Amino acid sequence: MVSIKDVANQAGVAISTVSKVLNHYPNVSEQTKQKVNKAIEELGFVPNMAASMLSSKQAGRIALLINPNMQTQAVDEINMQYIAGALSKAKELRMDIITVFFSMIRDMSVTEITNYFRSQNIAGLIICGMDKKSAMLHKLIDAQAFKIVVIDAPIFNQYTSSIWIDNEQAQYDIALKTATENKCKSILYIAGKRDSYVAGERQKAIERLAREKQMKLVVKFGEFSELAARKITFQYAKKLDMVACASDLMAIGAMKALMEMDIFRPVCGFDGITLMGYVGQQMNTVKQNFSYISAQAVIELGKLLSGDAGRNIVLPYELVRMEYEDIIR
Amino acid sequence: MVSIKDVANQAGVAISTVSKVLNHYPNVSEQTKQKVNKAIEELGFVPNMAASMLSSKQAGRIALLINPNMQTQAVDEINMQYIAGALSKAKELRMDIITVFFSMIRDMSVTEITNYFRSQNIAGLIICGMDKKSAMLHKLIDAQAFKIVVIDAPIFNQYTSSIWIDNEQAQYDIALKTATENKCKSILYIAGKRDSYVAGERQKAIERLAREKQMKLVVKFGEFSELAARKITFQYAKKLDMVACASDLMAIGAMKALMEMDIFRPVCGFDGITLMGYVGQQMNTVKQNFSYISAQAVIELGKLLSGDAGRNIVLPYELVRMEYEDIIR
DNA sequence: TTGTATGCGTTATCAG
DNA sequence: CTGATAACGCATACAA
Repeated sequence: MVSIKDVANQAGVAISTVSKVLNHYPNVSEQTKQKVNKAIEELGFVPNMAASMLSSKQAGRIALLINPNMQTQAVDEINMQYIAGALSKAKELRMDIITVFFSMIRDMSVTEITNYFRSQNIAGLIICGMDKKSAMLHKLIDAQAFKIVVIDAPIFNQYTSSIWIDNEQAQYDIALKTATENKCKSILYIAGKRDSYVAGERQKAIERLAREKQMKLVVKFGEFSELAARKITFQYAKKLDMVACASDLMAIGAMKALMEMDIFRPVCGFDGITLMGYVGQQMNTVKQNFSYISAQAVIELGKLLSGDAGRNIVLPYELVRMEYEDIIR
Repeated sequence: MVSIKDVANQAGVAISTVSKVLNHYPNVSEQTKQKVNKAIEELGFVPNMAASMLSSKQAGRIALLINPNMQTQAVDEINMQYIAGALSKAKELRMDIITVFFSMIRDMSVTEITNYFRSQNIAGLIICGMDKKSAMLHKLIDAQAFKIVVIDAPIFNQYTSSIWIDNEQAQYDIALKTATENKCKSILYIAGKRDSYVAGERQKAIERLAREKQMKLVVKFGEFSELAARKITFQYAKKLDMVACASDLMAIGAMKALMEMDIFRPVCGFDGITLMGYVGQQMNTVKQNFSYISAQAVIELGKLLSGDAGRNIVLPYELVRMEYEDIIR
């Protein structure tokens, strides 16, 4: 393995000088910088991650926490986008990142988790898919032992930033759009899980809409489950004008149920997953750019790690209509 | 950070003794082992990954290479299963693993890749979704600089193992089953990409089947694309008894086309993805257990790293019929 | 069986 | 602006 020492020899300078060039220290003459970079090039030198971590205490790695079973198998798409966005942005910013699934840390205590991450030289976390119930994660955030970016939960403090879209406004917009297009007077709303932050925001929106537009509203909890949405639809949809759902998967369940009942009701979902195109009917939905979101999370975590204070970040969304022709290719 | 030194103090032994306990050296008395473990417990000590890597040169990390765009977005499911299986098995075996997407290393040379992995202390690779065309990966394997497990490609040498299912037999079985159930005399086969190893195996199978059973066979290349399969179906399906596809996604494209044409032809796919349940018709397919496969890959890589020679491993598959009721929940 | 000493490749602190 | 040199936490050959 070619080390910083070899580079120093080749360039005819001291080891510490090479290190300074590598880490973009200010006090290095342009000339030596050139020499060193030339040597690095010639030798194909790449700094050893383990050594720099051991030595510096400074730069640490980051961990991406993914919760695959949050909804169901069919939304792997969302998690893949989270992973893809975060990994490539991290590579671009030369940050070292590892992927961790919730299931791997589920039965660990906060202390165990903390020790585990410390032993892995992890300084920052990105949490995707956190719900109100996860006591361990809340404690972890409160402990402020790591810099953390939380996606889809409104939690921030000195060490923690929050990133999400305006779920309330988005749900309002898409439901209003769907209602207006179809002249609906009443809504069946299939809400998400009670312990989900985003589900709460979305539900608030539909209640505001019903109030403002004086529409009749029936709210049922679908738990983000396609099957539950299906059952709810069979039971309640007939007497109402439209079905608004807190997730695409539930929208799909609702639409399939409606097709079996052989009645038409406009349906809208939330998230913009590809699967939406497969049910045979167009549906309105809120499209989130998940890989962009996680990329932004990496950037934000970088800022936290370099000393910025935590904050709340709201990203844009898009209202779309998804159909089979859009997703096939 | 609590270090091995603290543990040594607490237990009243030397640093090296602690290290020996940690690494399960033989020559340690049961008594000191107890003392050390007690101290470790009390202090909540977890060994520092970076330090042990720097020091040992022995155990390295492993990288999981994922190719997300191999087919289309809709099969993120497969990659998620690969990731989930590998990560959790790695955690279980206390192996350190990172996830890498092809897109992040696409335009690097073999030397660059090698240096990059070396700098990250990576000793072994698991490659998911390799095709015949990827010159860089083939060179990487030939170079034998890393221990490698390749999924879905029949490549093995002293340092490289191959893992896949018997694609030839599986394709034969599922097509025969579908043909028998529906008394078909002729087949439209929509093959995969020409540069895919698995596609080649699957195509061989269908040719053998047609020969042995004296069935008429028309082979067209669908490139693993849903859209291509759709077009092929529109053009050729009418005159043939059934449509066999080299992937589920193409099977879905074919089935949707048949539904639009308003004719019935039995369709079979390959892989067993959840999406199969969404097209409204039952279809036969070959179900692969992707997370199991990647978990086995991790185990195999562990063996390679501890000196075993590379080999070819064939895992089992299952013939299933997928419908909406099976996947919803 | 246990302890001592050295080195792994960097970074960071100080002298020069 | 540049060069020695001491950490960083651990593994390991060697001495006891």
